[in-house]
Amino acid sequence: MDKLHKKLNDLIESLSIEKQAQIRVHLEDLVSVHPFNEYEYIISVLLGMDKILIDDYYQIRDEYIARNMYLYIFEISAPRYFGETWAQGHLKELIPDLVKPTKKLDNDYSGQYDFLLVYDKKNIRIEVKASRAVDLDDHGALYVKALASDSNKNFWMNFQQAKPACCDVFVLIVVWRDVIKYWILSSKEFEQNGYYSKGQHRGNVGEGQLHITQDNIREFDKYLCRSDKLRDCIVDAYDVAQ
DNA sequence: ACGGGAGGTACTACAGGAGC
DNA sequence: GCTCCTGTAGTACCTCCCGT
Repeated sequence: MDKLHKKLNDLIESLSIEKQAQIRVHLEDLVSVHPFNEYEYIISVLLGMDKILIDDYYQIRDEYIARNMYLYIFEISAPRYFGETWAQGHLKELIPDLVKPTKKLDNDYSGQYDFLLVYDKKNIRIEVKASRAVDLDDHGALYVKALASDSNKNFWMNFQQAKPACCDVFVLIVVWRDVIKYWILSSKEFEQNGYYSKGQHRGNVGEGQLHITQDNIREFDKYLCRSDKLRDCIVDAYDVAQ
């Protein structure tokens, strides 16, 4: 929102003093009800004053959408829907080979991991964890706190209730408002990571959380994987751990 | 069809350690 | 002793899914 806000503010400031005052007065008392809002108002006024043309409006709109391609993901308010339905569905679209485990495929299966990837007659057990980058110092709604990947604001991602003993490979999906990144770690790398803390839920043994902040996120660059190489990265992480 | 348990992430209280 | 910071251990909230 910051860039759009600045762009519109710059446009207002390039108007005559009288016109600027006119807009500011209205903005102070502006009453908004969805879908009408401050941004719709400013853009409409700028168009009406011939400060911008319709093509300028399209450009502003397109640039905003490109910067906020994944903002809708922050509007998912139910944690479970985000983690299970969205994240797993998203990964399945990227790797069609993934299969939902069943007792028939893995006799020991009882919901302890999310996907199986059958590779070279081996069953790779995959756990999917997802988190969204939000402003740690803001206490508003998720979609208001959503951060862009180039933001320098404080954030905290907590990959929780991870059970390294129950899977072979972790796929961590990290969502910013403009980009989605993927980290692939073997369960060993996950468990031995310095930021992994053991214990959660009444001392549930073997269950922990991984804390990622702006201070340590660069250390996970080595686990980054392109969206079209995820299958290969999973196989590599599995092989290395064997 | 429905109720309740399971399970996902978001969020927070609090303990303990470091620095002053 | 006080304050701040960090990590742990939960609770909150909500949806899915299984058993009846």
